[in-house]
Formats: sequence, C-alpha cells, structure tokens
Amino acid sequence: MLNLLSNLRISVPESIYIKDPESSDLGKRIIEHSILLIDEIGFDHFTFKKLGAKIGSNESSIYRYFESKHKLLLYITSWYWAWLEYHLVFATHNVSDAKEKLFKAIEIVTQTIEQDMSYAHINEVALSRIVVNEYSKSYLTKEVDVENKEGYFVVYKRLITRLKEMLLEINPNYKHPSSLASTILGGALHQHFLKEHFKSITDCHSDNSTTNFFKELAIKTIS
Amino acid sequence: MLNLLSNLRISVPESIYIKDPESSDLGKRIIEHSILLIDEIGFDHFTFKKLGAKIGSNESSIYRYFESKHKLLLYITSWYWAWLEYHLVFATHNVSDAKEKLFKAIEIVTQTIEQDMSYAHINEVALSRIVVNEYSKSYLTKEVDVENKEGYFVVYKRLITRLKEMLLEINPNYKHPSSLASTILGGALHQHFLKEHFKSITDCHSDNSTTNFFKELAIKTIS
DNA sequence: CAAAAATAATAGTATTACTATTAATTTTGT
DNA sequence: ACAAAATTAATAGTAATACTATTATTTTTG
Repeated sequence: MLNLLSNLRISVPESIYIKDPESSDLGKRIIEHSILLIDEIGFDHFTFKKLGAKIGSNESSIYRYFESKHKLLLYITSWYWAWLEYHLVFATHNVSDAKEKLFKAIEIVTQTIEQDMSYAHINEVALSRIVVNEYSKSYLTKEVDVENKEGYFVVYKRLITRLKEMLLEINPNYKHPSSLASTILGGALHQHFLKEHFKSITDCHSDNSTTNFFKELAIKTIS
Repeated sequence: MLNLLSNLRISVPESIYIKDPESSDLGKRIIEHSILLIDEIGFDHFTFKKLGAKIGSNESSIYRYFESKHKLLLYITSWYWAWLEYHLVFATHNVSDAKEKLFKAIEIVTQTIEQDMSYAHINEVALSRIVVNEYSKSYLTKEVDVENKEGYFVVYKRLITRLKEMLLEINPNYKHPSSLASTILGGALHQHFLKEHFKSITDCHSDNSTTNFFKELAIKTIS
C-alpha cells in the first residue's frame, strides 16, 4: 500500500500556489526544506529569506511559487490532509463492519505519525508536528471567509465529512455527526499538543492513548 | 451574583504585565480598547500604534504596561478564563448532585457569551470572540514552554482541572478525565469558530446546541 | 509647592514581507 | 546547434512592524 501511495500524486487545490512546486526541482526543494525549517524554528519565525539561504536559492525565486508564507502553509497542510485522506480511504476500503471501519479511521487520524510512512521528498513526521503546532493559524484569520470560498480548506473539510459518514453508518439517528467528527480531528491535534507542552491537562501520554481516548469517546457518544 | 462579581477583582498572573493596567485610567483604556480593536481587525493586524491612535495616547506609553502585543493577548485571555472560572465556581457551588453540577459547568464554559454579563470597562462578548479566534495563537509558539513555566497559562489550566474534578465526581474510575475536560473546553471554542466560518462541518448552529452537544458527549463518555 | 511618577513626543533600529527590475542560466523547439 | 523562451538569481527598494531610547511635559502626592 505504501508503494502504491508513493506513486500517487497527492492533490492540493491549484489556487493555493502560483507555480506548481511539483513541476520543478526547485519547487520540490522549497517544499522539502520549508517543512524542515518550519518544524525547526516555527511558522512565526519562518521567512522566505531564511528558506532561500537553506536551499541555496533566492528569496525572489520562492515568490514565483508562493505568493506568501501563509499560502505555503496552506499548501503543505493541505498536502498533509490529502495524504491522511488517502490512508484513510485505503485502510477502510472493503471493511464491511461499520464499527471496525470507524475504529480504523480514528486510528489513522489520531495516531502519532511515524518515520516509516515516508513519501518522496516529504518528511511526514515533521509535517505532522507542523499541523499540530501551526494548522489553526491558517484559518484563524480575518481572511478566512474569502479563502474558504477560494477552496483553500476543502481537503480538511472533506476528511471530516468522510469521518462523519462513518459515524452515521453506525447510528443514522445521531444528531451531531459533523460536530463529533470535527471534535475528533481537532481534538486529536490538541491532545498531541498538550502531551508535549501542557502535560497536566491531558491523560494521553503514550503513543496510542490519544487513539484509545477518541475511539471510546466516539463509540459511546453515538450509541 | 453579577453585582457581587462586579466588585470582585479578576486576578491575572502578575508576571504577564509590566505595570498593572487596573492601576490607572490609561491602563483601563488600554484594556477596554484593545479588546474592541482586536475584535475588530484581528490580532494579526493589531498594533500598539493603532491602539494608541484609538485611545488618543502614545505607542510608547502602552509599552510601559505591556512588553509586547503577545503579552497583552495573554493578559486579556487570562482575564477571560478567570472571569469564566468565577462564574463556574459560583454557579456550581452548593450543587450537591454531581451530574447537575457538571451540566451547569458545561453550560458555563460552552455557552455563547451574551451582552448582559457586562463587567466594568470590559466587553465580554467581544472578548469571548477574541478567545475563539485568537487564544490558540497565545500558546502555539516556540516560546510556550518558557512561558508556561512563568505561569502565563495557569488560569486556563486551573479551569480545565476544575472540570476534570467534576467528571471524576461522577465516575472516579474514568481513565481520561483531563483529556475529556480539555477536549470540552478546546472543542467548544472550535465549534463556535466552525459555526461562524465552516458551517458544513458542524451541527452546532443555534446558541445552545454546542452546550447540548458537549453535555451529551461528556455524560455518555464517562458512563 | 517641590519631587517623583506617569505620560507624550520624537527619533531611531533591525526585521519582515513583500515588489520591481535586470542579469544570468537553463530548457526547449526546430 | 542555436535562437527564443522560460526559469532562476541578484540587487535594490518600500512600507509596515515591533520594538528601544531619550527627552520633554504633565499629573500626582507627600
């Protein structure tokens, strides 16, 4: 399955970039090293100038791919959600038992990403840390409604919708399936953050405890 | 109760400010108008220069109260959590039934803040919108561990701990009370955001639907 | 009413997040 | 192989940001 995925192109909304970074060597280096650099110094301290220095290229060249660092963040996080979506779709395909399917899906979206899931020039472990630490900054802006209309958040919303469908499959009468789905996805990121920085307000300390917490929460809530 | 609260001083960690804004007229105007201005233009576009212009004061004078706009955000959001905590403590005090107490607490922390809860020079409705849209930016930084040690997040963590205790009162054997408490608080903010901007991935559209969603989620999860 | 404290005004800094222009290099079509 | 086109690099410049430092003025208070 990993080999199959490696040959698939993860699809990110075209409106996010000026020039497709997958179309050139420089573009791929921009993506590869922006993930490493944002993970290292944080999105707030990240600049195209610093990225240019890292990849031995010029600030102005990066601007030919992305209009701003905000768009670059949208690109890499959309890539992440699309990548997770592929994993989720493949892992749940042909699983006939609704509960088993939901549990598999929750495992995928709440797990701690590990090294061996590597894909081309992208470090998914670093990228998953970026999603935990920075994703909400991509929508907590005054421009969110305009950008939402442009389709910058479609992948994220589609993933939540898939999770919602699986919840409804178990109990078609449950009244808050979208809220529960978005709570699981958003909540998992939050628990991963708390585990690293605010240990006293989480019980998720081991690798799979976040997954177990949300599996139990989900199945009990919809029953 | 509101009158009682109006005479109580909401206590914010002293290390957050340079000079106590409650100690002068200028300080109070800084707080009052920073809340209105951040609500209006968003934290990213907010600057001390713009705030100075609004209150007819100088940028440099504001720096005598707060070292940075980040510290100002920590101040007003800590104030908000402390204010919510008072409401929660008063509302649940002397409630003997554990479930009734928890439900009252969930109402307090998940409700949409309304105009009539006004307190001195602070617009709590605007402030609650700021918490929804900006609070996570206060901890999603590379400096979070240092600032956590300085005590900048104590009020928030204490509120979650209070919620956790109430969950444990109902079921002392539940294994993830802290995670559930932090999921409720963080999740409520998230649902309020989705309601305004990403309607398709939430079912919380009316004022009390977020509260009902989390009441049901909590009681089912710990049972 | 003098001293102290608070506030305002002014100026200045390094950095950021870009845009614009031109030059050099690489790719491509014939 | 070579000219044209496209891409990338280099340079310079701008307005805004997030401050610091200094000095002047106003207000408070003992």
